Amino acid sequence: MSEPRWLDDREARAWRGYEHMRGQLSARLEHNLLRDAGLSGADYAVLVNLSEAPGGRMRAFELGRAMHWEKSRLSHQVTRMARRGLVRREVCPSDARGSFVALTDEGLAVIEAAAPGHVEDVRRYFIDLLTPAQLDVIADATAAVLARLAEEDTADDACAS
Amino acid sequence: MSEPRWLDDREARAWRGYEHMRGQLSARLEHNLLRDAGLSGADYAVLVNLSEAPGGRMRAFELGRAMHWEKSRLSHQVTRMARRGLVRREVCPSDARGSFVALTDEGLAVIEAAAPGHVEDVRRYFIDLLTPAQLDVIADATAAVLARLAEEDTADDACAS
DNA sequence: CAAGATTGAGTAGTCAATCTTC
DNA sequence: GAAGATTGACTACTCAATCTTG
Repeated sequence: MSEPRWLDDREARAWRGYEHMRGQLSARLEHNLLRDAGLSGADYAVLVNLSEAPGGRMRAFELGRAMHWEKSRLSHQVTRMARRGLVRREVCPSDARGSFVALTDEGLAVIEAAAPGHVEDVRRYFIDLLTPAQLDVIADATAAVLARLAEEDTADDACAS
Repeated sequence: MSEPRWLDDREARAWRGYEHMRGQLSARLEHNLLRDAGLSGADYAVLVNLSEAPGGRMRAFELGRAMHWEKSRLSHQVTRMARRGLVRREVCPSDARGSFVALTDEGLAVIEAAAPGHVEDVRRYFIDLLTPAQLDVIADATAAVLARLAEEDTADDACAS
């Protein structure tokens, strides 16, 4: 066993800053979203995905894959949102195991009302504070991290088979 | 009401990348932490803060402030961790309203066992994928966002008074 | 048996109400 | 009344078990 390499000053500044921001920023955005539109961040993500899909409907597993959610999380979430009238479950004609999740008229109205305010918040607390160069670095960095995470997922799948 | 400015390509790439990474990365780190050390991310944060404090003990409100947690969240968390023997509540002699949270011997052993593996994960999925220049940009960017969030907190306080 | 999906149990976080002490 | 802290109710996420269809 080799000694673990602890983080040096530069690394710690980036990591602690990121961890700190992550908690604070999402708390603020979710709080505002709930206060202004009655939606959780999870509600918002589902509605955005559905509203961008053709016909306002997606296969449940596609929706889950798009958000990288566990299937049980999606199922619970859809149950709660259906109870509130934001989405509707529909049967899948081509595969009887599957199901569709569809945006209702009310769900569409809610996301259209919520989106402008949320985007303003994203600008206010993130985008407008950063230069174009910083935005590009962040995009590249997140892509690198996501690529590593994706690699390991496929590696795990390979081991399991 | 002016038209909301939606995000352009560069902005959307950074924001969606960040949001995507946020969910994936914390899920992976928390999953590994729980699997390898039996700790949630919240457990880990509490233990790290206590272990860095003189005497392994902090006033509850200081601990909450350090992590930017709501006081009720900290209280619930300490209750759960005390039940598991990781921390101990202690009375505060100088202010009878307050309380201390102290690391137990077991809590110290657990965090010392967990930290090396967690740091390795942080390197594996984040630090080692980024250049020093990228780390500096991220540190600056997170600092700018946190500064804006802090501004608004103090502004809210001013309004309330 | 694998894929798509649901359910229930257990754990975590938020909000509002409350309690005690300053 | 405000500060420090706790509690209970409610909502949300995870994991394991289950069910049905391919």
